[in-house]
Amino acid sequence: MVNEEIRKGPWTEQEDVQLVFYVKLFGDRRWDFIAKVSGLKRTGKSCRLRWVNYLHPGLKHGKMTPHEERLVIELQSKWGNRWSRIARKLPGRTDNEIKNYWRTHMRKQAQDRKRTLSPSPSTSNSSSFESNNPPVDSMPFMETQERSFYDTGGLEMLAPRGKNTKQEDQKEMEKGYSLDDIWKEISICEEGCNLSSQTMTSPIWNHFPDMLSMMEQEESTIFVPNMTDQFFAGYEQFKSSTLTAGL
DNA sequence: AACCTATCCAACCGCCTTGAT
DNA sequence: CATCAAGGCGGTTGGATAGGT
Repeated sequence: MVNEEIRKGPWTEQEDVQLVFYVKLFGDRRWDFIAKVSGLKRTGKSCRLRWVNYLHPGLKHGKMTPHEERLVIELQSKWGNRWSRIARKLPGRTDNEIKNYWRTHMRKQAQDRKRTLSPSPSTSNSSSFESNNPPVDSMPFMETQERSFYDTGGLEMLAPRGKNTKQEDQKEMEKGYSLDDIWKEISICEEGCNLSSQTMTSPIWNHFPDMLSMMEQEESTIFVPNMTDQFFAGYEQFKSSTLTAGL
């Protein structure tokens, strides 16, 4: 393999936009492929991580609600550090986020509690929660499927799943130019590119049935849709318009 | 105002699992 | 069945920032 310089470190806004575009185009499964065709000098792994932890449209950003905090505590005591599993029970939260939260908040609290209470080795650190709260599995908003919420429907995603986190996007507006804006840009691009707005659940192959076989043949001679230029034109246009509008 | 410490969180690393060949 | 590549996951790190002295 030709090991061209692989970019590391923080993602730029343009990289984000690029990644979102290509994930929307190809689904969120073939990360190595996306890394290649997008022209991002990132590994597939890195792309996936960025998508899953930051760019996914269903993500909540911001403080955990008390309810979520309680869940994290309860589930952690129940399952241990199975962060991805715990994350599936908190729609809009990622394993990374929960993991970070646990580390900073809960361990400290646990330590404090240990210090203040006399240590009693037979009691678990979560007994109070378990006695005061209903079992996690009976929580009303629980996801029942074990599929992670941030699956967006790559080629393998056959049935559309209900998105229940859309309402969270409003919060993003407070943060200036952010994920939500990126998603708007995608929509703009789609209009310009005649892509359906449901590309995420109905992959690009519906619109370009020949593309898949084309790609199978030409994975080495990477197919890069020239709509990227158009996309970035729309992106720049949108960005300047939102900035002048005082967003 | 300057420095120090604590906290937050994005990103990377390495191991394990899974699926394709 | 064995091998390999890619994806998934948990642990860890390091930079940015907020808060305290």
